[in-house]
Amino acid sequence: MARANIKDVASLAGVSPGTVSRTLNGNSYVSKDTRAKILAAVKELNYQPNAAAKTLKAGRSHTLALVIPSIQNPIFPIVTQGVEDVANMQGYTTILCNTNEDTNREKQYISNLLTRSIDGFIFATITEKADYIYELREKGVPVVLVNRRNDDEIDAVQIDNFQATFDATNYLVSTGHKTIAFAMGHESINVYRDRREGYLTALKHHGIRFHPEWIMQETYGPESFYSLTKSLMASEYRPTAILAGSDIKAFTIMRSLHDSGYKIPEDVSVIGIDNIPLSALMEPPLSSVSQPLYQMGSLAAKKLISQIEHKEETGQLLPPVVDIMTTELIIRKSTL
Amino acid sequence: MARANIKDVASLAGVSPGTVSRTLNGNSYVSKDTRAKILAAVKELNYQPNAAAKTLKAGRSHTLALVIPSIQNPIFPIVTQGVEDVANMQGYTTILCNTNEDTNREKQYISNLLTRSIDGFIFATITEKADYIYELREKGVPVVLVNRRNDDEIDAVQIDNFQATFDATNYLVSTGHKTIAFAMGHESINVYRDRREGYLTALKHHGIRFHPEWIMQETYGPESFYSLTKSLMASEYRPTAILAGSDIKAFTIMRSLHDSGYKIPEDVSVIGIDNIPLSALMEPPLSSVSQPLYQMGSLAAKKLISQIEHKEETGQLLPPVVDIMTTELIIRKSTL
DNA sequence: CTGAAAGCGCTAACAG
DNA sequence: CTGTTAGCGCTTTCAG
Repeated sequence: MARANIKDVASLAGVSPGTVSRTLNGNSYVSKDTRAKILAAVKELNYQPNAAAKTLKAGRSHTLALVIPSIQNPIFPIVTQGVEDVANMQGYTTILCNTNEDTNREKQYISNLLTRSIDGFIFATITEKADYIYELREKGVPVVLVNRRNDDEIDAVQIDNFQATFDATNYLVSTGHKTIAFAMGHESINVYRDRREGYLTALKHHGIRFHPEWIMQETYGPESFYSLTKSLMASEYRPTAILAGSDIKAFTIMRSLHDSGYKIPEDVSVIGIDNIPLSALMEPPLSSVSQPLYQMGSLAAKKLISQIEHKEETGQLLPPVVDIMTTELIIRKSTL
Repeated sequence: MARANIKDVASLAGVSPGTVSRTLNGNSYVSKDTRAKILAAVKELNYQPNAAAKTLKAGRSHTLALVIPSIQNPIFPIVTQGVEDVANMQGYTTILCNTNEDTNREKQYISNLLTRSIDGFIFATITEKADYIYELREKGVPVVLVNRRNDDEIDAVQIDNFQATFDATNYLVSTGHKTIAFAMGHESINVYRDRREGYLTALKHHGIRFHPEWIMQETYGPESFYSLTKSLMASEYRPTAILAGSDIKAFTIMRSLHDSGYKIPEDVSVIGIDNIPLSALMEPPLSSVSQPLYQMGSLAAKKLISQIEHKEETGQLLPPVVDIMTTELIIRKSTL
């Protein structure tokens, strides 16, 4: 038996399709009687409006896109959950898009999604120089960025990445460390550049002479830190503490340290950034700068939906605002 | 500037919309000349067909739904990636649905998605007695199950959960263990019941007298194993090995063991199931029964798309087939 | 307060 | 080989 449509409801209730539409969407008055008849018919036929027809008519789909580099990076499921929870609550469906940091894939997604009358985008990816994102906003498409550099021309929610590593480095220094390495992600990602800057500045601040060898530069992925750590520890620049650009990097670094026979934190302290739940399960439990990932996701979704609905009403986007969320240094057992 | 539609293309190319549709969908012959003109116009206007209109007309959306309990459980991002990769490759978009094991939420998703002319569903959730899923299939909606009990009436891809724990337990016995505990997930989830059965059967097989105290029963989530482990280890039933129903459970168990001062594997061996990438980073690296999660996702997507396209052509679904993927026992350092 | 009719963008059937 | 037309299901004027 095929799905009932608005005509079926109308004829069962003995009214016209227009009236059914009006009662269901409630922007206009309908008499108590007909209203009741229609509701009964809706119930009887288990009628649910066809989304494609609505979308076609309205030019919007009550769907939003969340674009992330990889769902396999454990920070994104948390952000995703935040986005989804508020989206669902507000009657929106979320489409998840993995780009693997590939700009072309990202562009493809955008154009495909536009085709689907998507209502707006949240970009949690980190590539830069994405003119096409600015163009999107200029074309009037609601867009929110999560932890992505922007020049205040687009809504965004971020943490202060500089401050995060600045704090962590200060802590390390305050506990007596004078040789501190940093595990750096891809140079092309501004989040990591900011984090490096915070680290460097804190060092300078304390008059610690920086050695370029202290920076471990990721090459093919987080696993690259396994051998990077081994080499660094075997070199004359062996540090007494390592600040990792993310928790995942810290995990690999700890693995490498263990395998080389170093004790954490006695021989070397390790500290991460993100504070994903797994960090507390590591041995030793990882100290980390916490990022409110779930809240970042939910705030991003709220902002996006506000934009969407404001645009719906006024045809205009609201002026962009950038929200900076606070981080917190969580000290566990991996630091001395 | 609004998005170009098929009429714009038609008038720019000096032909009718029907002809444009035909060239673009290629089910009918079009002369070289007009074809070229149309393609040029498409390019010039950067025309992309409106998905909602197509969906409305065709009754299908080239979209599939992946229903999972929680994206925060690290096994699902991997399955998801598998699904997405093949879906994208074949021109389908994936909608991710988190149910938190909540049957009502699952039903809501289904009815909402049906409204959107979804082409098919992959259920990677584990609740049972889901008559509504069988009904879906009976109504002719393509459905594939991942690691979910079914009576061969629905396509599925699974591992042999019994065999997984049977093998792991045998291994433990073969290395000299005689007291082996099992960390059990929710009773309501057949995957865990099967795993428990494998464990129990292996024990019996070796003539080991089972103590009910050996079963640690999860209550409020994986974290419940923290205190469960503490109590068990403090009791007279302290085991020399613990088989965890999943890697995540194993992580919490290891944490608890460390905190109580036990050495792994010297004092107690631990073994997980899933073999997620993080397992290799644990200290000590976790031995685990590997599950081909990515492949399970990609196979599920392939099966679903076959069903969708077969239905498209013939109006019928293919007879269901259940695929059992193989597992492998990966021995690392958490077992002795 | 309600019905009729037009149209969102596309495809498929029917002519020609 | 190509144009015309109808209609997918819904909303929204416009009448009344």
